[in-house]
Amino acid sequence: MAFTIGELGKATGTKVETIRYYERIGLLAKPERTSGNYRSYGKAELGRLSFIRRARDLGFPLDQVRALLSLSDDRTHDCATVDALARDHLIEVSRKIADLTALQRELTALLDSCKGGTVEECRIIETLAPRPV
Amino acid sequence: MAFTIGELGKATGTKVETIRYYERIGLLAKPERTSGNYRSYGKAELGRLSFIRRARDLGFPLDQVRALLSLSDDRTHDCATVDALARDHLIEVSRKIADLTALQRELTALLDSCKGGTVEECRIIETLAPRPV
DNA sequence: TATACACCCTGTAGTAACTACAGGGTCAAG
DNA sequence: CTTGACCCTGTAGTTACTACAGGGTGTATA
Repeated sequence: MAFTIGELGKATGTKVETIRYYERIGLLAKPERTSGNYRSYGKAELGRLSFIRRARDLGFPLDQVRALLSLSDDRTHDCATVDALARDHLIEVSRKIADLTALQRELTALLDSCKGGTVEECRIIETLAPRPV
Repeated sequence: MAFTIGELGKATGTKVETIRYYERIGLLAKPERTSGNYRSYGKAELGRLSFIRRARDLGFPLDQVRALLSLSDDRTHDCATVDALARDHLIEVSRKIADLTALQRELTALLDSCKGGTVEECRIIETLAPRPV
């Protein structure tokens, strides 16, 4: 029923330091302490931390996670705000994919141009330096 | 022939603070100074900074940029090291694209499941929280 | 009972790659 | 001679952790 910080970490795939960090920045409430001053967690904290980790895995930055958490606390709130957050995030992710794909193409072209030899003849270096002085 | 830091920044699309930062970490050499203690740059520095920016645009981290720079200085060096750096970076980029694409799929599914209404019925929040306590 | 060992505590500093001040100095134009 | 744009140094902030240092706690074993 009660976990130590290490057990909570194992259960959620979170490092102990990360949990303490989340507490420090107010993402997790300060938990109860044992007589020996150990943090003691229950099921509620397990749920909350799972939520945070899942949102992080989906790439939401911490401030958006914070927003999602406070939205999820108000069960009667309109769902549209949540939807908008997720939608913005999706746009962001799609933009990153497009950027990286362009990069991938450029790097592939760069590598294709390399026929070995010395740096002097190297097209990669040449491409990077517009005017090899 | 001689640029101020601001002119160099404009010419390479780099912020003044970033140039000073590159100097601080030793990526750019300490430049000459004018009588009024202003940094003074020439064509060589312009080339070097352009190289750095181009490599950064291609997503190379600074330590790899540093490696590329020192490789490009030794014109007789074997090109294979450069090739390997670029190849590793391409693998890295491809991995990121795969990760983000998986994420995109998950987010799209999440958004598709949202039919509006209140947070209580919201599938997005539900999906994030495995057990809504 | 002693002691080894895994785990916990706080607090601080480090990571990448900048960015943003604060509090000043320099230079060209009007 | 003053205004304004630019430059200087040095420090601290950003994101999301991660890694100590220097200690305390709890349990299993000799």
